[in-house]
Amino acid sequence: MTSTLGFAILAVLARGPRTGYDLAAVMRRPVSYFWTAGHSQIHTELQKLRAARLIDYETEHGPGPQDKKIYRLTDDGREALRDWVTEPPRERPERDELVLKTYAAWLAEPGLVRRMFADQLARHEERLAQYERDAASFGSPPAFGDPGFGNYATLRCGLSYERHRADWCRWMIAQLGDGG
Amino acid sequence: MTSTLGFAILAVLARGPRTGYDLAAVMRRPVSYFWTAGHSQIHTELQKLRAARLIDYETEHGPGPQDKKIYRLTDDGREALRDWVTEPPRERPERDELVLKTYAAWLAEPGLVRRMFADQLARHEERLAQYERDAASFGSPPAFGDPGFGNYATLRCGLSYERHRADWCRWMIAQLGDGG
DNA sequence: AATCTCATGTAAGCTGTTACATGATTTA
DNA sequence: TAAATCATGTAACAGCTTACATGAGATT
Repeated sequence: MTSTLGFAILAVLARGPRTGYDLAAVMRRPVSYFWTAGHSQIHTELQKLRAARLIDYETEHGPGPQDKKIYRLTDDGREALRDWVTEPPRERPERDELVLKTYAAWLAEPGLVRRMFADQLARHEERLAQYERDAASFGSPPAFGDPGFGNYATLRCGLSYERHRADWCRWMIAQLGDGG
Repeated sequence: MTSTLGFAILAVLARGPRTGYDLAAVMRRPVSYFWTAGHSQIHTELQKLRAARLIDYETEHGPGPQDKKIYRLTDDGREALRDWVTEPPRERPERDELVLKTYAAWLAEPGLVRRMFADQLARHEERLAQYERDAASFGSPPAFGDPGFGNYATLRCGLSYERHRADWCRWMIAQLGDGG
């Protein structure tokens, strides 16, 4: 059974062939704003995907000790990806350390809690600014059927998420007053 | 080093002593709306927390083959929890299968994608309704310093999150039109 | 000469899920 | 008497992170 990571890789390869190194570079920052993977994870998964005949590769020489492998989707891979896309996602429980800390925040000094939230807020505002720059680089929204639709729709989710997060941080900071 | 799960358990025990079974019942549905754990995870973690002297227990007899153990925070445990609360959360990458699917949705039939999102929307609306009932059960917002503040603040986050999610689902459905 | 980028992989460890295993007391 | 609840644990596996390991070619 192909893992979600496997489908994440297939989703990237569906847009064009890449080396493992290249995939790792792309997936270091979240693909679709909500999925990351490290290079070691990717190389082992590529071997599994190949064993399942969902991808294949061509070799080119250099640089480095091993040959360079350029991976691409097989027809089976494309079909598997298309089928997976519309299957309901298996819901794994949300885990959020900041919210958990908030649950126990009543034990701590308000000033320290406020500082932590101010810090988090800054991060969210930074990401939001980045996402807004990303959004500005889209002219008109891409149509469904265009790969760009995926980028656009996931960016929208990222924007909405960061706004929700930033709003909540601001609310928390307001609750904590200006003492401390 | 105590894991986040460990602190999640400490956060629950900070509100009163409990058995492992009892903890498992509480943590089956997300504590703070954003942290769950299964009973097998909890029992092994309780042993680690005890070895680190962050909790201790009293035994009572029955029911079952082993004695019942009632766990509670030690002073060290309370201190460790208080310190942890205001440390910046280590950011683990967001992973969201639905958003990843969206990234590859351009390959699939719009009608099937729309059905999936309608399904997800229904789940979010259900949770939202539940959270709103939870919110109604609070009279006036608890003050910081009261354990109830943790419940209230995390519920606020849950509400905001579900609204963001539901909004995005609705936007996606609108993008997909009403064709089949 | 040193460092950075490209390029591949393996291994150890931690976290979390699912399944296995036992058994007394209470309720239907 | 059958099933649900209370109560404890272990084991196997899957997924992710971090560290280990190598080395050519290009740049500074």
